[in-house]
Amino acid sequence: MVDSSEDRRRAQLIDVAAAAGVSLATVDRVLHGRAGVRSRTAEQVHAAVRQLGYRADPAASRLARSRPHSVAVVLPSGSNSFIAMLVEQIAQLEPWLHELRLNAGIDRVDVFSPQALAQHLAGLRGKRDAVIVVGLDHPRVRAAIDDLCADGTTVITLVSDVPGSQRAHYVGIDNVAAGRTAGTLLGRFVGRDAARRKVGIVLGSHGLRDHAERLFGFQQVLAAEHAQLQVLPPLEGHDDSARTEPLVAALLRDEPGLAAIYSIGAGNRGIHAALAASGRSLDIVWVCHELTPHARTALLDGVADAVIHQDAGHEVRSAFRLALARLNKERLLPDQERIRIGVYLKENLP
Amino acid sequence: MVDSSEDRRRAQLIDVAAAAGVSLATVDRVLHGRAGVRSRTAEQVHAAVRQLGYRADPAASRLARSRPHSVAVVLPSGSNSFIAMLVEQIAQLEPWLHELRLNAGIDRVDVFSPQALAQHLAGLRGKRDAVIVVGLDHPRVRAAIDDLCADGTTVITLVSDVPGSQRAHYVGIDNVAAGRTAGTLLGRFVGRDAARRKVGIVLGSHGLRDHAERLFGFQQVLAAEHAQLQVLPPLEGHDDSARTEPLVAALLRDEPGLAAIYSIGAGNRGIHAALAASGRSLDIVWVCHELTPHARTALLDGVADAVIHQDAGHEVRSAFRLALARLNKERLLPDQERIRIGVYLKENLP
DNA sequence: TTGAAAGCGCTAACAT
DNA sequence: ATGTTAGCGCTTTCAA
Repeated sequence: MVDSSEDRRRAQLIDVAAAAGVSLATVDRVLHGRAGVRSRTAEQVHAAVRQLGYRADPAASRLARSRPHSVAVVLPSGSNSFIAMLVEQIAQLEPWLHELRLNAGIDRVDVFSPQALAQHLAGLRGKRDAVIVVGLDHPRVRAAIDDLCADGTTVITLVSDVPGSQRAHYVGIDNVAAGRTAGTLLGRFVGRDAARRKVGIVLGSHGLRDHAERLFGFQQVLAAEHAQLQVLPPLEGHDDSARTEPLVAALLRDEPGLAAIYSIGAGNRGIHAALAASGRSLDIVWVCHELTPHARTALLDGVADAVIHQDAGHEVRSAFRLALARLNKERLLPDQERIRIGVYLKENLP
Repeated sequence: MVDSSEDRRRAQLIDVAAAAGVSLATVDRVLHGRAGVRSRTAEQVHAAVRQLGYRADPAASRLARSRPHSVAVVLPSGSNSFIAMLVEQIAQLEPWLHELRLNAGIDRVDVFSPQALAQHLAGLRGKRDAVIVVGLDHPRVRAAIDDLCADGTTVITLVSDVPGSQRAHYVGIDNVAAGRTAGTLLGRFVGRDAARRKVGIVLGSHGLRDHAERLFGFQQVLAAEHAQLQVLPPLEGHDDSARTEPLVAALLRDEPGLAAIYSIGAGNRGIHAALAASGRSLDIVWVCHELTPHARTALLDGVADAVIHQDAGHEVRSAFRLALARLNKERLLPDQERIRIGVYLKENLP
């Protein structure tokens, strides 16, 4: 190595202090944005930090930190399998979070009430260092998030974004692209068979942003690349198997030439049941979302043909890492935080 | 909380020392397997560790460790795009590895010579704490790995395993399942079109274990579920575009009714060129492996229909985490280390 | 064979 | 407004 910077010792706090002509404590104050430092002094410190390329050693700062950071995870109440997977994953993270000096608590709030969610978020003001929340695209929720941010709380939306809000990050998939992926798979799996050309769609609600986006992407692809298929008007199953099953049963009854079903939200158990009852489960192409235990069974049985997935474990770990990076100015590996749109067939189940 | 264990302070080294009636240094010796401790004393320490459920705080031990662990990554030489992705990802990890007190060096060795690889591994004996190696399934290589393991070096195979060796972990995908996935996608994309039923296969070499496994899985699925398709004898392109292109050009010339191509290894640039030259690129279903820049272009152009992928970044991070966990007895999140078989279409490109 | 004690690079309480 | 200093929970040298 010719470049001597290769082995030059990384700058430490003490180097910054020396360069700025102040003590450790002052540097610490500046770095943590604590009050009681003349702005001119702060300037000098910042200059030294920049000049030396200083970054705190996470091992040292974690060891020295007395109180862990506290983060709230706000999840929809209800018994949705995917939410259950999130809860399960967070539980598994406990020892890891402890090592990172993070304290996580899970709150459950009614999803279908923007008001309840906004209220809950308002109650978190000043109580937590970071809030990870499954969003709901509604003005009240957006305002509540912005209040938290203004307060200095790091807010991260998970799985479902609140666009236009001040949240630091959105951790989740691009739902338009997910819908397009579903459309391509479904269209190609059905093929050019001229006899059967209708496609049914089931979603939770048009009001849910992620569902609407998936629908949009799906329709886009079908129109552009699979014009042989006719998309029927979407059915609203409210993410509930009991409500979804009769809808799909009726669909199967009324459309003897149905070629495929795309289910955008939850309630797949109901669809599975209706398909099984119809005796046509192996003839109809079915694409759904989220690799829940039920979806896995449906794939293995050949009833479902493909599952579009987002990795709940990856998402929660990523959300916590992003929170940590922001709270402690720690480094991130951007490649590690990219949430992928997973495609699962029977053959590549994890 | 009724359970008082919820907030009981985690055991620390000092607690273990007290429980075992020895000093910190002795506990440390036992935990790190250093010599100079009576076996009876060691027993007492182990008992105390078990009884208290002690685990070292990684932040503290990283901070205190004077010398970083040293790990060698042994990669095939040559200009394969996927290997280039591995190198690139390792380079990006540098600051992260530094924080974890890991020192990584990359060695390049000729892949097609088991002897060279075995020799290189032999030269690493006693020099590194861990070795991450893209394997080659050969007795000499296996023996070299076993020697390293016997020496106390942590060996991890990456991307291509050496089964039967003593390596601590294999980080990579299940290639039989990957081949099955390719088979299912290809078969369903081709559909039941009776006019075109032949499928061409290109692999690097029958001697490469991962290629052979993919081929096996692919043929399994085609035979079982797509009997309408006739699989032609595999062509050996030696993972080289220049050698692959004429083979595929000849295939296209000789088989006017070719329905699809499955390329198992590298050399996709050659296949792309041959397909483009034939003017049939949009009619022929093409499934390949590894989302390299070329494969991405091919997907976007509609020439490739699906890419089966393994995430190089995920794999190298995982390999380092596994090494670290073993060297420092650190905790793992098993879900995080599961390498998935990725499926990419034009629509869900990352 | 064992123990005492000095760090590692930060944070934060306590002084000034 | 700024500085001094005692830890944090380990590792590792040096002494006994």
